[in-house]
Amino acid sequence: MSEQHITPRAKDYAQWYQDVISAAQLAEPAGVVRGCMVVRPHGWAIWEKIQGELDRRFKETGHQNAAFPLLIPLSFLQKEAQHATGFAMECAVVTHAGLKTVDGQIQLKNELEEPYVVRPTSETIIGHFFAKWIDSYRDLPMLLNQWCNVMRWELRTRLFLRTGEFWWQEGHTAHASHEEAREEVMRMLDVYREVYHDVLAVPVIRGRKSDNEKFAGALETYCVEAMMQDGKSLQGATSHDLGQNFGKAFNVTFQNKDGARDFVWQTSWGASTRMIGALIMAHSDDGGLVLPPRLAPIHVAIVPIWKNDAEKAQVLEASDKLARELRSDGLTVKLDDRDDKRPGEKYYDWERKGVPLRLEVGPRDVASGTAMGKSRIADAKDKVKVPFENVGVHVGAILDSLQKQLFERALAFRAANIVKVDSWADFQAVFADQNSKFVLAHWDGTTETELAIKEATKATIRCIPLAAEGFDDGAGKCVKTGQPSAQRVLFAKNY
RNA sequence: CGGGGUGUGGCUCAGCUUGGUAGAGCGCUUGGUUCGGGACCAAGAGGUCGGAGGUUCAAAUCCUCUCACCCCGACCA
Repeated sequence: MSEQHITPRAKDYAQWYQDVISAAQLAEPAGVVRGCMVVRPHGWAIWEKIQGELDRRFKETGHQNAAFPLLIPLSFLQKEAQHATGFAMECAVVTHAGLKTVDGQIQLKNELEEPYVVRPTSETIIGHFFAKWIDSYRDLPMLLNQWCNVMRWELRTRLFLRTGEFWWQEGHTAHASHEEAREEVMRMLDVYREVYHDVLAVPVIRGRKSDNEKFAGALETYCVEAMMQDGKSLQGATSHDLGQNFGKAFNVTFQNKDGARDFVWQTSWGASTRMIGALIMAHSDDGGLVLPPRLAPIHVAIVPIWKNDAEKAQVLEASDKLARELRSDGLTVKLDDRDDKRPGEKYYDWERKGVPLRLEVGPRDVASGTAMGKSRIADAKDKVKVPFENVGVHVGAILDSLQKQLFERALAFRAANIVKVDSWADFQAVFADQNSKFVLAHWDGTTETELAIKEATKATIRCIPLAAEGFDDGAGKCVKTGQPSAQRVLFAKNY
């Protein structure tokens, strides 16, 4: 429980991000394993909450969980050309089995005939099994999901945002028609959007990736993009229309009603522990982590206040009763009865861990039958009285309100930092120095222009927003080349 | 992987230029006083200075290599 200084956002945003993670004890660099992280209990508890919310929705939409091998035969990677080149540089490879001791030194023993790749994603090995399991249109759709860890040998890592190993889910489905597969792609994109909006309280923009940004091996990639507090964008989840690319590569065929054979149409979709990074950078402040109630491992921290043994007995009894009542309402409550810390330090302690609501219970409160409540994002001077009577109802209302406030605050921030830009000079001005906003601008649709814009400003096309996002205001001219453009696309610097 | 920076008790760092028996603050342990926004006093524990090799009578300090982390870039969820 060391005292932890958090660098203010305005001073050094990147340092602030790391300080928040450290102060809340979410994770730390493994140190002994390049680029990998250790997710500490408080961080993993948040991930478990996210998993629960996603998993329930996956099952509601007809998917089943399964598990596939961590190791993938090297030859599998080679079967889909784009996929292979896309992941080649990031693969960790297992080349040996067994160890031997020579002169007291441990050495590798048996070289494998065919090396294995530690999965960077599982399209290939799942494709192999789809081929085995799918024969008829009656076997379709096949709707699977896997919760697992994957490894990508990244050159530059940042906790949660990009690490060598990370935890995620990858959905893999096979369908009888392209139309059906496309429906699946959009359905799962909307599941991600719902979880971001209703659970993480982070507004996202749904869209399609440009050819340059799409997944290696996909026909099209869709994504949700979220704005962080520095105006940069973070890709929150992806949903891929794989077409028949993997079906052809792994010979996944089925016989249709007319007796003809065809390749299946596949999708894959994923979201990772990176969501925790999005959560941090969307809501947290200079006081540390801010968690939306629906993801908080601890909803309420009760801090009892006493001066002597008689008061201690009294306030602990009242606090304990409160805790029990709140727990019976399904809330997770921490009664902080540590006697080696004074109340003030406990306040900071729970605040930097992101606990949504603190209840203070002292002799005065016991006498009045109310606790002093402070929501995580309220000013210290804006504490509210929370009656002991029906405390669950009052606390529930405060938490619901906080959940809503966080979403609205994030939405308002995004609205204030999203701009339509029509001149190249204005475009460059927005992205000058380290600055970023969400810029809706016209683009001529070529990779060449996209790369030229990136070269000049470091901003990239985050997505081509779906019409449903309401940003489309008709055709125009490319902000860089003046060539015709059908619709505005979303530019930003990104994580 | 290219450029820059940093590695010294759990944490933040001083000491290195000019080699000579490892320091501070915080945290931790014990006891006491405290307790409504980061308490105080006293007594303790804890480090072969990231690792390996070299120079030297002697290395945290000088040299070489290596590993890790951070920042910028390229790559990427």
